[in-house]
Amino acid sequence: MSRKSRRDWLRAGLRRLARGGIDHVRVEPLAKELDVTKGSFYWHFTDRTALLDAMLQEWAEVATEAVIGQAEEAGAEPEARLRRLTTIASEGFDAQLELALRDWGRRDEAVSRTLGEVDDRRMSYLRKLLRESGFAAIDVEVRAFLLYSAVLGDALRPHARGRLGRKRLLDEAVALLVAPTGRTGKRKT
Amino acid sequence: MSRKSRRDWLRAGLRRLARGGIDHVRVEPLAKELDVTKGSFYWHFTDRTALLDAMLQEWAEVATEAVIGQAEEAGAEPEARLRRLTTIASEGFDAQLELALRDWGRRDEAVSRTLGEVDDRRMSYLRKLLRESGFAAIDVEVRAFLLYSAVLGDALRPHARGRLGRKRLLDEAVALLVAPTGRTGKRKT
DNA sequence: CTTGGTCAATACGCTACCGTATGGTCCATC
DNA sequence: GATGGACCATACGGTAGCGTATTGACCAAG
Repeated sequence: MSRKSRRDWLRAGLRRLARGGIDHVRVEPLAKELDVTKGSFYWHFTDRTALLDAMLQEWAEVATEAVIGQAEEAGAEPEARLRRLTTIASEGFDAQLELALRDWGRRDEAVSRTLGEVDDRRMSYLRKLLRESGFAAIDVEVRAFLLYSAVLGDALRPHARGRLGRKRLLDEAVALLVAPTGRTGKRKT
Repeated sequence: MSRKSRRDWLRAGLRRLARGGIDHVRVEPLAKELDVTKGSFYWHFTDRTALLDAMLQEWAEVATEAVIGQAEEAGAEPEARLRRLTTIASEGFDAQLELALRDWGRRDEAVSRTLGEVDDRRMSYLRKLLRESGFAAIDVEVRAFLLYSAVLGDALRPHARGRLGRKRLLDEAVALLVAPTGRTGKRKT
């Protein structure tokens, strides 16, 4: 077929990472998928490892800003931005890729580190929004953690069934965490 | 070395799954680890697939009761049982194994199904405890989801740094979800 | 002490990849 | 229209793992 750029290989690699995990990112199958031979690959990359490194870096650069940037579009109100998170979670970012990255990170310390950095930046942003919403110090920590966990937890349970739909459940969860005052949910006691 | 039982292979397989993911559960490396040859393996199992199936089933049987059973030990009070979850999360169950299972499930529909079943049983238990604590219907759903997500989210962020420690953060999160009334955390409006 | 059952070692062929080496094609430039 | 660089195909040797077939060690029962 046509010629492939370094970027083509990269995106194909990330696709495969999301689908099958890092162990399924192999050069020959990748080549077949792109309708070229590995001759092309080894011109663009020295190594399979080089591809993996590039993939990680590529993701790290995109991942942080993607989430934060989309939240900013929701308006200036921190509450609105926080609520926007549920939409982002279901569309704006590739949950499968996130999970695959995290699984990869369990085996590769370097991956784990950059993953931690991305998490930190995202969490910092969440904390900022929560502070602006008027939560006290400890609550900011806890709610940021819970918000982030909710988004990841949602992705981790594809077979979830319940009376609430997935989207709805996530919406309610965020609502609870962002504005608990006024809807405690207790009926007795 | 000495003879290996079917169970030995199984446990070694699960260990390897937790460490390196399902793609690292291979019979020859496994044999080396157990100080035997694959001759042994192919006596106990017909196939690599047979081992994987057995591993999944083994986990499914143990996993549900393990978590619930430990919660029961905390006493009859649903609140106490709920709070006990944080301890369970950090000790009582193998978080790495859980994550590896979930990653495996992203690629294998059968795995995904049993994973979903286990999740359902655990969530049902959480919902039951939350109902007993007096939460209304929707809140039960949402809080159960958030509790479960918190435990998983904790495992997903090994590099988490914050002023609160990991254990402490999880404690606070559970506290927030189990008894939000009386500690809303808002300081202004 | 022989026999049968249980479990393991060894050897074999096969497939899927990796990485290298070498040559080929296309295209711009002179 | 020759040349050089960018890009790709092909062929090769090497490793890791799968599954099978065969043989062997050990032990209990007869």
